Amino acid sequence: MDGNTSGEDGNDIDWSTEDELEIESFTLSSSSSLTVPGREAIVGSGEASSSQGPSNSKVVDHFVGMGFSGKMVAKAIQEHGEENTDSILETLLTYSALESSPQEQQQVDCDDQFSSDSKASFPDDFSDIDSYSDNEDILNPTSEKNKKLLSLVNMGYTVGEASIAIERCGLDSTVVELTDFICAAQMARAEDAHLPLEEKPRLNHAYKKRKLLEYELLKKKKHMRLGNKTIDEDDEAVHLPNPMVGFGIPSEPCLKTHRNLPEAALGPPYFYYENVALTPKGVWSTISRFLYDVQPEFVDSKYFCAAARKRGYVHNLPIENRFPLIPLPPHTIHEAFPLIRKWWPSWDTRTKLNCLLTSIASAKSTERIRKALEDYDGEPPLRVQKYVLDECRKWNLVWVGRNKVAPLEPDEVEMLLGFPKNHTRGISRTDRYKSLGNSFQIDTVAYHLSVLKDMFPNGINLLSLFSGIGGAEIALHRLGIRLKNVVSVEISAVNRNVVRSWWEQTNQRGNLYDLDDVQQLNGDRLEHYMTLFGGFDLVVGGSPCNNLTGSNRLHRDGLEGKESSLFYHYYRILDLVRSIKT
DNA sequence: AGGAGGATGATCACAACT
DNA sequence: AGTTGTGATCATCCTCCT
Repeated sequence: MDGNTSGEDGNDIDWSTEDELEIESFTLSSSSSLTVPGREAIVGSGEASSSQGPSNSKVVDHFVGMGFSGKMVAKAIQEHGEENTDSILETLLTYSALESSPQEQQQVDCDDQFSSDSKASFPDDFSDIDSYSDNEDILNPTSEKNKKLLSLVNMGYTVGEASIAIERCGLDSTVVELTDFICAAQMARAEDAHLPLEEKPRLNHAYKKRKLLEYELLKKKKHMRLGNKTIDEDDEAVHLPNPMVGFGIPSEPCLKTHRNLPEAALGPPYFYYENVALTPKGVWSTISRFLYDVQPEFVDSKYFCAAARKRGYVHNLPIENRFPLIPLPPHTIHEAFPLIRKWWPSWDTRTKLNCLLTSIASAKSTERIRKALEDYDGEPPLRVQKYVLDECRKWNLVWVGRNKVAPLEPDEVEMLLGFPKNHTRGISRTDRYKSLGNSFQIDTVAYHLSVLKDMFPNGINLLSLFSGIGGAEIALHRLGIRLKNVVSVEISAVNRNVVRSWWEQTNQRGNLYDLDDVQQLNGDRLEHYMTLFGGFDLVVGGSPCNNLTGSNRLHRDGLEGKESSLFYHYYRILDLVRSIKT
């Protein structure tokens, strides 16, 4: 309500200040100078560095372009000869590892960038950058780290990029994960490079990038625990609505009937992006900024079914004349599971389940609950009630016998989420919980997508990224919207099989193309599909939330986390689809 | 090899309180 | 205005077992 006008002014307070420009240049220069000694050669643009090369040899240019200093390249070529590029590379990597003293290098960077500012009071150890402590790793050119570096460089990335990626993603990450990380960073940079050329009526890319970097820096600051003074709160924190009903729910459809979308966001093609609502700070404002500044619609699926599911949806769909799927699903626990009423104690006042997660309670924890309860004949003391209720809420337990609680069965989860019964049958129990926990709530998504039915009476062409077990496809199918052509991208073969099997069971007449990796979906392939059937009408995607959710104890790294950074591929692909004319 | 089971806090917003 | 408490959360990693 109050957000649609005031949110804008709140945003553009300080992003053009010198602080931010410094932040930007800090991040960029540190990223390219971490492992490259000849700093002055690469601080400038790529053209500048290559023009400084000592010779006009192609090989020299090639390596200088990667970020090595001309002097080093010349020396390496002298050692190995121009044709032996692999050895040259190996040598260059070794040189840069040996010569650079990362601690000092960073010190210099920090001093450079922050000295004239009040923020110079920040300590000089940016702790998440300086994990260079394993000296063997650096000194040994055949170490795991250098092997990864080498393969990344061979793929065409600069040493600086590769090195940062390994730092940030960890040495254990696969090359695919590393390239993914680099790709996201490259996109942010590429946007700036293209800015003056493209006069598209779009958002300001440099602005977006700065915001992204600012968000990263904020995370670092938080890590450092400065103690005396709390960091300035960012005014741009996305405010979650209470009640969380988005632009309206079936029972209260008239809360809001119209919204003004930014011009750059107008469809077609339409897009629909989903992720968890409760993320670390700054994530949703970043997502929104990338997706054409569209305000997210935060909805809790407890208004659609018997389980909560707080999610944010960024989409450019109309919001008038939505309608829900019929029949309406059960809205309370008792409606959903009539048989458990018999065992449900009066002091358990839950009417809705909490969010359905990807794993379930252990048998031991339900056993502990049984033990705690069986000492009492009637109502247990408040202390015990609280313990039991806390556990039940935490693990979504339901009463299945006297003093006995149990987690939901997979088919019960399917029902709550709006999937056909036994949709995921045939895969392992663990996988069923995992896939279901990661998927859409069908009734919620269908309500939002329902406006497409009248707009596309002959059906739609759908691009579904991070499809999972096909939530979007099923929502559209249940709405009676024909699926003409579906390009579905999902990394998990198990999930792809679930979708393929559903596709066949429901006698779909259209075509399903399933791909496994969003990172391989490039402009050429997209263009191929789009010319094949004339463009996409809708691009749906719910990118991984692994690094955003509070359930993740170990790697809640925000949008730059290993999996969650795949969001940038949603943006990349969506932007491609919107720019390719068919 | 692969599945099942179990143990493992942290972050954030909001409410309630001093 | 600052502090404390409370509730909620599309998870990961290790070990054991078949």
